[in-house]
Amino acid sequence: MNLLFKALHDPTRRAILELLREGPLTAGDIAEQFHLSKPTISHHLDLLRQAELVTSHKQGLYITYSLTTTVLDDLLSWLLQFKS
Amino acid sequence: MNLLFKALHDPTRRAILELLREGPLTAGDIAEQFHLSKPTISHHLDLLRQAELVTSHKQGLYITYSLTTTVLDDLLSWLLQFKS
DNA sequence: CGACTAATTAGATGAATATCTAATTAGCAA
DNA sequence: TTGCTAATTAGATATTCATCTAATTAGTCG
Repeated sequence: MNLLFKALHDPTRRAILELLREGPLTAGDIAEQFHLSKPTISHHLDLLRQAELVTSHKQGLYITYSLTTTVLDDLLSWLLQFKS
Repeated sequence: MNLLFKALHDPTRRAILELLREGPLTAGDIAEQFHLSKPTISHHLDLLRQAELVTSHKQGLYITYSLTTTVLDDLLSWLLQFKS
């Protein structure tokens, strides 16, 4: 849960998740959408991966990132505990 | 949304929210539950208030903190956008 | 092999953050 | 008013974090 909240704390990382909602993208494609260097985006992707919010798949030169929403269920039930 | 995610990032603040789920508590009562100084807890309560996750009510010497769950609805709908 | 590309890792830096002690504010009551 | 208590504010510090440039890894193709 800690890694999850940590990952969601950063606005750039949340924006990456929203981007990936449309479908998988390569690291480069993601980096293009932001005014940040590729290493910075790489670092954000690493934290998202640690939180299990994305998975990565290497194919040749490219690494494709996809959304994983299963962890969000944990957050969802944590939240719902307050709404009752 | 940024203040909300920021507030939820810290484990102590999440623990405070879970405590308040049982009902309102004074700042001192909250501080007693943690191995942290009162000023530190005061600071955490301040951030929770900024995020509108709690409200405070002064009565004499004591300040009572209560949970506010309305902001969590925003988070809930942000989350649900990923589960569909 | 050698050149080129996608992406990450390494290392550095400035800003944000959690924490503490000391000082201050505010309320109550003798 | 004076003393006591609850809580916050002020100021300092160590750590975490987002970001950058430079260097490295790994894959493709002539």
